[in-house]
Amino acid sequence: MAMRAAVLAPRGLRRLFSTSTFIPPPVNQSTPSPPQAEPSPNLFVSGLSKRTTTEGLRDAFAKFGEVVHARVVTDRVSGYSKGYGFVRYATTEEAAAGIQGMDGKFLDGWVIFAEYARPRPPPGTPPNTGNYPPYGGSPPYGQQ
DNA sequence: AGTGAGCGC
Repeated sequence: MAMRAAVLAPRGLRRLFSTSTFIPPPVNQSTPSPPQAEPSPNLFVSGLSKRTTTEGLRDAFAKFGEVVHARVVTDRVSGYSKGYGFVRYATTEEAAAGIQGMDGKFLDGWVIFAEYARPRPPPGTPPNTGNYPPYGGSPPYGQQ
């Protein structure tokens, strides 16, 4: 009777197919590291040509909304463009229109990328120079 | 020098 072993074998494999405690792939309960920043009137534009200046950047984005501020980041010492810049619209919806209208488009022969700019640490929290408040800087840990 | 990813003073 060799069939005996064939019948008993599948019984041991049952635990592999048991429906107990199946962990479904978590979609995304929390957003620990969003690839893009949340909507804001501020835009980060990359992929700019070295020839593109603040004026050209503002002029290109002004077609989709009221640009209150535009700047092409240039190196302090060399003075040349770093190839990216920032555009600030009056409202967030205008910024969205600016992204839809300029992202992936050409500017001075280069494909540019427009997205929401990341929030920047405001001036008021200078690097720890050794001076503690009220002279500026951060107090050591454990101190209130 | 502008080689080309990125986040500004």
